[in-house]
Amino acid sequence: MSQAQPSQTQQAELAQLVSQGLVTDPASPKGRLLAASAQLFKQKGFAGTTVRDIAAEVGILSGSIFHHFPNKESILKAVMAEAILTCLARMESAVAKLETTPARFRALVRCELEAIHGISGVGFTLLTSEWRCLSADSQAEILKLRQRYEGLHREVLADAKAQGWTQVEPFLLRHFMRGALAETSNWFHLNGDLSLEDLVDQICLAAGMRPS
Amino acid sequence: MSQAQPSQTQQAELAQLVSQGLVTDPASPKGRLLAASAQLFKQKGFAGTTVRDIAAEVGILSGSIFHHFPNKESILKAVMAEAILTCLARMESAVAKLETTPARFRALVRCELEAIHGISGVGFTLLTSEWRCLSADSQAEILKLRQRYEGLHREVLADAKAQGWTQVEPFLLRHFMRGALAETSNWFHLNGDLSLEDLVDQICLAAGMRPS
Amino acid sequence: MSQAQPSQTQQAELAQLVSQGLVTDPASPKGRLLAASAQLFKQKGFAGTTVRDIAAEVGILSGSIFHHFPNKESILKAVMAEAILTCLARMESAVAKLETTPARFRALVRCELEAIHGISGVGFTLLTSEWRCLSADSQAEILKLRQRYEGLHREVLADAKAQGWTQVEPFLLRHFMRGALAETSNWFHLNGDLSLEDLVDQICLAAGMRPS
Amino acid sequence: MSQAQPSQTQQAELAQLVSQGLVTDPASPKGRLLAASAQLFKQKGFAGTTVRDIAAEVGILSGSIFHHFPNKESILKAVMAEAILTCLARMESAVAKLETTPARFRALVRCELEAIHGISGVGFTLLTSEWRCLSADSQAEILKLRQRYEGLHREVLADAKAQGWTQVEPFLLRHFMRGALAETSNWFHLNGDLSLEDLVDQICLAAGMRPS
DNA sequence: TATGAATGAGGTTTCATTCAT
DNA sequence: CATGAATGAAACCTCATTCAT
Repeated sequence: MSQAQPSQTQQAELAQLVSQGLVTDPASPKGRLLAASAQLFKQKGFAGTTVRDIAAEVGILSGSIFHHFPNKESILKAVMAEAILTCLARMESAVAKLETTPARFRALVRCELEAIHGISGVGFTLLTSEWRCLSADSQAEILKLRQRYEGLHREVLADAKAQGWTQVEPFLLRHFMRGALAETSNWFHLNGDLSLEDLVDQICLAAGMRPS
Repeated sequence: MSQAQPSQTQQAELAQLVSQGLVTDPASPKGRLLAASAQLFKQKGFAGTTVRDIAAEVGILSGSIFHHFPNKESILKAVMAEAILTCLARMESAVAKLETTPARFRALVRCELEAIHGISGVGFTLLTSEWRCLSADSQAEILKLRQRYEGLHREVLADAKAQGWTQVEPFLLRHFMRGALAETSNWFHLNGDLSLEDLVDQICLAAGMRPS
Repeated sequence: MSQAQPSQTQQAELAQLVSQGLVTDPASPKGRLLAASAQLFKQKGFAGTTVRDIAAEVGILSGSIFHHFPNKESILKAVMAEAILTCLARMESAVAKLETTPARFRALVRCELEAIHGISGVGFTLLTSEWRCLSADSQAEILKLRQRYEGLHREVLADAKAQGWTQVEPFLLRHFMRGALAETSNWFHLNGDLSLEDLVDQICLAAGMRPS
Repeated sequence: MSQAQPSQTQQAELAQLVSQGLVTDPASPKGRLLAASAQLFKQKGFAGTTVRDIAAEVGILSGSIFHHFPNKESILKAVMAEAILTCLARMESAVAKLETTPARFRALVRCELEAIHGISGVGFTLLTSEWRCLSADSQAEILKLRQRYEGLHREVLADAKAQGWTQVEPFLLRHFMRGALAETSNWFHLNGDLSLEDLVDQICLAAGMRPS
């Protein structure tokens, strides 16, 4: 279960998010609880994970969890929210630094893959796999964050279409990409034969979006 | 929840599978149980569906379920197995009838989308979404069926690469496609603005595999 | 599970009981059901044996059992009643043939051990081990049979005391003997190193009741 | 259901076992659970006792039982283990204090009868009556304890034979005694006409082991 | 803040029994 | 007589949650 180490840049970004109160300090009790929960939810599913499992993982007793979260579902919501916020911050800063559409596309793909594969938090995959475990209210809350995130993708894909990089409608292409990227969590492994960098290249290639 | 009506051809194919004992007659008690279970598992997840829910849906009492299946998990396994077998039969017959690689590719995409969107059974999406709810033994059993199914895809994609339709490695391309197709269950709706036929076209377009 | 074969005499006695309607013909469907039930009740206990177990053993389906018996408990009652009646008949005929008290005592011990160890029916042990599984009404019914049976023992033991074979009160001695004999079902095996005849001798020896 | 009060000596011995961690403090929640379970198992049998029965007896809800024991069977196992350990401790201390074989024999009989009749715990009878309700693994565990216990008996009986108190083989005599003693639970009652002390005398008399 | 015993609703599963065929 | 699908009550057990300490 070796997680790729976040780079210095990423740590700095994370520290900033923490200081803004958007993300919980991963060293705090609450932060360790979130990390452990995300890990377990990914392995066994939300419904398949008990609060006792989580408590055991973090070294406390199950009752103590409810000092940090009002109920189990709120843990999932927090994991999801932080996963989006972390990823979003990185995507926005990446897009801001780049100019060409293919480069931006590539950066977005990279950020999303990094999020999916657990660089700075493993919670991103849960957004799709455990979506239905959220109550309607929580879904609405998270959806707002997701929309900011999806908006960024759409903008870049719209540019791509306008500039002739693809013929597929942005909203369709985004759906295809989302599915293809999410699925990587089922077969791609960091530290495997294929590097993350290579994977990003192949995805850009398959999408017809290759930097000249 | 209006399901698209299976065409006459599809009904004939299904009847054949039933007569071969590969698939349960959907009119039989067991068949209705499977259909109801698949529906509920898709809506609320395997863990989120109780056997009482299933029994209520099919109009029997919860205890009666266990005349047909030894336990809840075996229902999921049966749903998955039948979903694969049904789809596989249709894919094999489609590929056998067609000659060119793009036409075959298109046929496979169409079959898989039909399976995902519940034409002749709703169970196909569960293969990914509820995979981890299967015990290790059941996973191994289903995996054997899945491999026959994935093999067919790989063959066609290998032809596509050899014939210059794509530059992406077949196994990668298949992963991307699987993800993109599976994700359609979250946003595409039969009877919506976009027809299934159009969706197939757009996917072929995005994959660079367009029949001349 | 080789059962000792009943001797010719025993078979004749059994046939007589059958013809009197006191015992079910072991070759009849009902008789095979009783034999199978007794076997299973002994192995797994009454509560631990399901009617499906019994049906499977006898090669029918569970529902069919209720053509022969109104409910599960009535099977146990029948097994017990027949076990007592069979044993009682043999004891009475043995006592009638013998004159001296030690010989009679020995015959009773022998009959009881034969009953316990499944010569002509395995049901005898159930009388103690599964007694509490009987409803109050059934217990009362069986108790009447048991009393005839216990009466025979007490008579002989009373003679033994009167004739100076033992100093222990008949009712106490009978309790001790019953326990010791019942316990043999947990350790003594026909066809083992110790023969049944030897076992009878040792018990008479331990009870101080040795024929000169 | 009036239980004989344990004497001061017995209470001291029990306290020692508790402090050694071999036996659960009968005043603790777990201890009360064990006592109630033993009582009910004896009355209605293991299979005939529900966890709700036990919970009701001790004044908690059924779910709460599973904080103390992982499942119902483990309660039975614990009851049995503690019954053996308690009895064993008393037997060992009694044998250590006495010198002659008949005196030792008498002490063992007394200890076993006290255990059977619920002085300091009612669980002893369950060892035989509910033995088969234990899983194979649990049986093996308990068997180890039982062997220490039976070993003590065999030693004393071997001395008895060597010293001419009896002609019966120790292993046979022990089987007879075990059965006779166990059976007392079906007919002998503390506070009845016959005192426990008298019962012990009669048993020694019947076994030919009477102190001069 | 942490503990751990207790809650209580609800889960899956078992099983004796019924009854139309 | 036998079948086998269905019943329905009740079994064991799980688990998120509470709360006195």
